[in-house]
Amino acid sequence: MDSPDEIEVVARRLRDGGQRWTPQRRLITAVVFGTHEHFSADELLAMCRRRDRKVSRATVYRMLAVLEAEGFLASLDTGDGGLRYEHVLGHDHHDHMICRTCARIVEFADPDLEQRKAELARRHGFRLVGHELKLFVECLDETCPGRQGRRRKP
Amino acid sequence: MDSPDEIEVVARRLRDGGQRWTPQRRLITAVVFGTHEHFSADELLAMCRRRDRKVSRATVYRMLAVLEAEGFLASLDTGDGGLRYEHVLGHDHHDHMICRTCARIVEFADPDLEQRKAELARRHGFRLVGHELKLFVECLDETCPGRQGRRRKP
DNA sequence: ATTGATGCAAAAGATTTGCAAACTG
DNA sequence: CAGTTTGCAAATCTTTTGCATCAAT
Repeated sequence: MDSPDEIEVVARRLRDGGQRWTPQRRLITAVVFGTHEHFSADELLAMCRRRDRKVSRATVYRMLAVLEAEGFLASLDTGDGGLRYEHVLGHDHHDHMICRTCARIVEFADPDLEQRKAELARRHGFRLVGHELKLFVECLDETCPGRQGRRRKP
Repeated sequence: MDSPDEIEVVARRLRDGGQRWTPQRRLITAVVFGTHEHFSADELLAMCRRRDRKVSRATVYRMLAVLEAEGFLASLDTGDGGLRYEHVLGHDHHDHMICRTCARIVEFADPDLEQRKAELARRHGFRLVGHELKLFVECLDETCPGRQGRRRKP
C-alpha cells in the first residue's frame, strides 16, 4: 500500500516545478507517506533501505529538504537533540506534546489556540508564516508505555 | 557593569550545589547576564574571549549546560539550524516571534495562551513541565532592519 | 589534600557538498 | 542530448569527551 494518491500529488508538483521524478524519489515519498510516525532522517533512510538496499543517505537528506520546501513535510525538534519529520498532506495543523518520560509524541489541535496565535502576530504587525507549539510533559506511570524509540544526546 | 546581583545568585547556587566557582565560570556568567541578546554558543565564546583570550570552547559548552540545568538559561531553536540562548533570571515566561526575513527575535507574553497551554496538558492527562511556542513571521519592509546576525545552514 | 574544573585535541553525530557517472524528460 | 539527480566519500559544523594538569575548597 503506497498511498498512490499522495505520491502522485508529490510527483506532479515536483515535475511541474521542473524537477525530475526518479525511482529514489518515488521510494522515499512512498515511505514518508506510508508511515504515521514522526521519523528521523536516519530512520527514514533505514526504512527506505529495507525496500532498496542502496539508497544513498545524501539522497534521503536532499529529498527531505525538497519535501519540506514544497510543504509536504514538517520538521519537529523534539528538544532532546532529535529532529523528526511528519508528512503534512491531508493533515490539519496540529501541535505536539512531547513526553519527557517516554519520548512519546502526542498530537493535538486547539482552534482557540490557533486563532490566538494569528491574532498575536497580527497585533505585532507581522505576517504569520508558520508556528510551532510544543508542550513538554510527563505522563503518569500507568499511561506511560515501555519506552519506544528513545533518543538522547549520546 | 557586570550585574553583580545575578552573578552572585548563580555563584551561590552552584556552590550550594557542591560545584566550584572559577574565574571562567564567573566570566561566562557575567557575559551571559550582560547581554540582552539571544546568543549562540559560538557567539558567547567570542564575547568571552573578548575579555579573556584563552577561555576554552569546551568550558563554554560545559557552563552552558550547567546554567541551563540550573534554570538560569533557556535555549531556543530558531528553526533555521541555529540554537540560541537567553538568560532567564528575573524574566517572566515569554514566547518568541522569529522573523524569517531578518532573523530578528521578538519576545511576547500572553496570559491567555499560558493558561490554555496548561489546561490542554491537563486535559490530556499530562503534567506540563515545559512549553515552547514559536511564531515564524515576516515583517514588513519598512519595519525590517538591515539583517542582524543572519544564520542559515552553511 | 581532594576532587571538581579547565584546556587541548581528538572523537562523534548529523548534515552537506564535490564530482563523476547514471538517468530523466 | 542537456541538465538533473544519484552515490560515494570527503568535508563541515556543532557539540561532546578523554585525559593530564590546575586550582577551589
